[in-house]
Amino acid sequence: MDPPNSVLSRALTLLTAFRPGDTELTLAELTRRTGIPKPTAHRLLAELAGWNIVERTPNGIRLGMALFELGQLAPLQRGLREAAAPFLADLFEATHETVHLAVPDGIDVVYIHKIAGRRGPPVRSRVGGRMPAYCTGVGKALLAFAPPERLAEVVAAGLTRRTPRTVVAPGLLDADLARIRERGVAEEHEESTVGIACVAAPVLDADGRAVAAISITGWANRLDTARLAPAVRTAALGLSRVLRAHPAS
Amino acid sequence: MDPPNSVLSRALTLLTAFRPGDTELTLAELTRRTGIPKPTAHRLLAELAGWNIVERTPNGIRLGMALFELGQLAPLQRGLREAAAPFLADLFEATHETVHLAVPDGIDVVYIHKIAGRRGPPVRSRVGGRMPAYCTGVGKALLAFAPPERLAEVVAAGLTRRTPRTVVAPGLLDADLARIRERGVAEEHEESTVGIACVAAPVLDADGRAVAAISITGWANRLDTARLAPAVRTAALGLSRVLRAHPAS
DNA sequence: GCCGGCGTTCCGCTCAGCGAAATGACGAGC
DNA sequence: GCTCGTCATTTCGCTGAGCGGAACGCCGGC
Repeated sequence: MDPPNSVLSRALTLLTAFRPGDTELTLAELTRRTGIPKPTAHRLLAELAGWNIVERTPNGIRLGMALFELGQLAPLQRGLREAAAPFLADLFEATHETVHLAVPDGIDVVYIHKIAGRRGPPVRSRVGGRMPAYCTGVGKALLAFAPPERLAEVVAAGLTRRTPRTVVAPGLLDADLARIRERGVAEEHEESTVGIACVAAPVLDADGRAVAAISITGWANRLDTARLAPAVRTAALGLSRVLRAHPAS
Repeated sequence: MDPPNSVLSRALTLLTAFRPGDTELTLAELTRRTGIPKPTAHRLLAELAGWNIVERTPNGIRLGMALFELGQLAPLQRGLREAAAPFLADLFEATHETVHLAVPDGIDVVYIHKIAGRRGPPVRSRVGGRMPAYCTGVGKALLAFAPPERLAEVVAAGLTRRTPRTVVAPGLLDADLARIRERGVAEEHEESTVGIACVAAPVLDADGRAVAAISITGWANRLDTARLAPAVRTAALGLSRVLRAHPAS
């Protein structure tokens, strides 16, 4: 995280030093994590604070509002999310379960929208957060309709066992994906987290590639995946159609 | 947008040159907007692209996924949004109208969550977007429970007429805010956009300051604000209580 | 009182960053 | 066909923005 010592990469190293759990970090902690000398970090942060990219608090530094606002302008996420919002809302209303929208990125999926009610289990997913593709409903839905290189990358990166039910054999994953291609729906039963299951469907662009996926998540022992599959698939097809009409940005 | 010619401020100038409508910009367009010489912009963007802060597309540059992910780590927004999600979901389920969560920033409000169904009017608000405080439901709810300096700033910045019903007289705004303080609920009837109304309630921290506001938005001629007011207020009170228990970050 | 860690400031060296100018690639107009 | 205009990209020698070791003042714990 240090080779290129340009101003920019240092500033970005500072920003990415913030991890999901951190609310605020001290200057000293930041210099420790990044290896950037204290005066340098201090100067860079002062400039970032001037833009509200970070904010100075009585006892530390935290990521600022301007960063949040900028991030929301990312066009892919924005266009998709706005188009998807009504479909996700419908799905939530119909099922009262936690609903997700995710996009692929490398071997992971990144969540870009989530509607979580009070009824469902505490899901660890987070808007802007990542999960491996091979062991999540949205991930498998995306993999099944992605160019084959993507799957190769995922397998090459290794399938690590996260729960007793995680699929770690590439052959089994292949079979699962083939089945998903047939049905148009992916299921996941405690493959990423014990006690949680989900049903997901891919959102396809005009060329048949998966650009996103929608899922419903709930308690593994209560979620009736067979009953919910058509709902998720319908929502995904509806969103696909809207995106085809107003080409996604 | 040019005075300090540091690397950092130039990079940020480039990023902030993207406006909500832009999906992607060409290098030439960026140099035009920012006044940054082409080779310089080219170099900076190349480095930003290496971090996925921006992405290179066949014919331009767009804001990238890493920026989105980083923005989601901003702790204030994150903590609030996660705590608020179930309350907003409840509200949406109960009313089927568009639901917002917003925080104050200077004389504006910034939306940090939105659940929009299919029934409501097309609302121009956007997660990460801004609206003036004085003419929106959430804005008035926040102003009513903000330190008085905030109101002074807002008035000093000027109340511009956005629709025939916008309140532009500081005296009337004062009266409105006093009434909001009494009721604990703010209403807005076509003050920011013709045809749209909303009901909002503030989320207060332990010290009685408004840290956020929740609103329900719908068609001005159909939204029964009297009926919805208790619902919004209840949700806001519930969220306030949760935040007091798990102090907001 | 002493010590360790914190944030902040100073200041002279130096190399990262700069940008005018040149290059190549593409498409529209004639 | 050639000629522009506009685009992105590369080069390269100059220089001042950025650097960071060192020193500072402050605080809380032992």
